[in-house]
Amino acid sequence: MAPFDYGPGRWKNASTAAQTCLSCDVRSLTLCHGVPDDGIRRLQAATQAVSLIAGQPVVREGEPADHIFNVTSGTVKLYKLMADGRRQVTGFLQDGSFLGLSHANAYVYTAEAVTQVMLCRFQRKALEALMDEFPTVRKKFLEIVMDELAAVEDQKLLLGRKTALEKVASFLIMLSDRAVLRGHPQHLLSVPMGRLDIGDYLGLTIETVSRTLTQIKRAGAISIPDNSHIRIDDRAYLERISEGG
Amino acid sequence: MAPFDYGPGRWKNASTAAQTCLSCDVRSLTLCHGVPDDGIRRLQAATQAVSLIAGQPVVREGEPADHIFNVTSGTVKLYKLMADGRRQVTGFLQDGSFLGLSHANAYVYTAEAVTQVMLCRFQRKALEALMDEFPTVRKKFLEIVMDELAAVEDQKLLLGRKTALEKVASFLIMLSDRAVLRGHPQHLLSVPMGRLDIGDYLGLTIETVSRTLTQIKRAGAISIPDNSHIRIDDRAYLERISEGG
DNA sequence: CGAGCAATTGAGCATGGTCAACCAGAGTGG
DNA sequence: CCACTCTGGTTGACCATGCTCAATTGCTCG
Repeated sequence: MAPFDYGPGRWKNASTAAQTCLSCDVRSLTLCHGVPDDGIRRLQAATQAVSLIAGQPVVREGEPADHIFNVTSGTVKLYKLMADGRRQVTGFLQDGSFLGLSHANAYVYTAEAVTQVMLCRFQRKALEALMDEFPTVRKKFLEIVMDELAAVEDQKLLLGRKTALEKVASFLIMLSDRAVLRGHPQHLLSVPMGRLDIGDYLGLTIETVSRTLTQIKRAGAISIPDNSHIRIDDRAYLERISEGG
Repeated sequence: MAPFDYGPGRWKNASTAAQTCLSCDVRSLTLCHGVPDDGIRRLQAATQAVSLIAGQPVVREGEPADHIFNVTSGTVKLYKLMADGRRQVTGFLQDGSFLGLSHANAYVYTAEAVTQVMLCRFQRKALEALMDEFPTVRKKFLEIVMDELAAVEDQKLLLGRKTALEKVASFLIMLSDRAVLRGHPQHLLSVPMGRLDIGDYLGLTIETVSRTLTQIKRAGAISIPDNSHIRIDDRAYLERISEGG
């Protein structure tokens, strides 16, 4: 898959729901490692492929949490709203991430497509049945959720204690790490989300994000070819300031 | 158990490790619901009771995560440090909460006793073996971790988007909700942690916490009999401002 | 009664927010 | 084809929330 290609052309090869779900991460994530074909087939019967364009909601906070999603491609943002409109973006998900994992009966955040997005939608009951039948599936989920819980500690530190400069630098490092994880180049970042989303993720305003990016640019650590791409020219510098150096 | 009694007298009845672990939450949390006595016995062989006085560390960030703890009584704080000493307290745990749950090999936070604390210390390997043998244990853990992950979303909103006043009000409401959960009165709060810990939990300074508390006191919503107790006189007011009303 | 520590209060300041103007690129219609 | 508009981003001036530094209070424990 070519990097930075979130356009509509991406979907030419996606055809029927059944086909898509076979290629989704049920298998590739080793989620179903050791599950016999029979179990997979039953899960697939309770699974649909969902394709959304940018801006469309996946789930809404407070809705009954009847489905669990796996992002197959594209970027999804999660957020919570306050009554007066203040917003906290609590995460950006890319391919391989699950959303809607919950023990409670309602979703705790709204999820919305940032780019065109492809998702696998599992019926929660079916997934739970699969977990009951094949313990290795639940084991995998526990690992996933624990990893997420560990990652969240860093985000709390960022939100509670870092300066605007440190926040933005940390964000860029995170994007870079994720790009590497996906086999993309470390220094040329796709930034599909807008400045508003970035601000609401970092607990900053749009203006501060913009100012801070130009500050980092002027320091020579990044260049900004266009609004949705950032090139990292001095990663060490970003790493240093991201941890308060 | 009487509320607000975190003093040394609390421990007169705690004697040997074996006895304590029998009474710890392995059973009462229905963690081991359906596990035969044999399994329980094996887990207990890999379990110790730990008693700590205020200020002592439970685990340190970065240490190999060989143990998982269950808080039996007292309050534990979790925190992360930055190189220059800035600190984010990421949580306060009370009885029933687990700490050290991790899929990674190292603890992601430092845990420290806020009051005198009693813990059950499980060997992680033993607990994992138990989970492998009795799937209901893993199921319970998955539920616990998912609930925690849901709760964390609110904390991110608090840290990223709430004002000092809203943060402190939210904190008081949280303490109140926890008190109720433990069967304590809703309006008389035990506040075992100091202002510094509260500040580092809310992403504020000690001075702002203090000022904000007196502000709320002057508004007539709370009274502060002493530094470690707060009486809520107008819960509705606190709830209103905690969500930005 | 005095030492030590945590919390409170005050005065001034800085980081980041607010409000407003400006700019650049994409899409639309005359 | 070019002006017009719409949207998202940047920049600037000013302001406010919460931080820093410092003095003071109050409690606990010798």
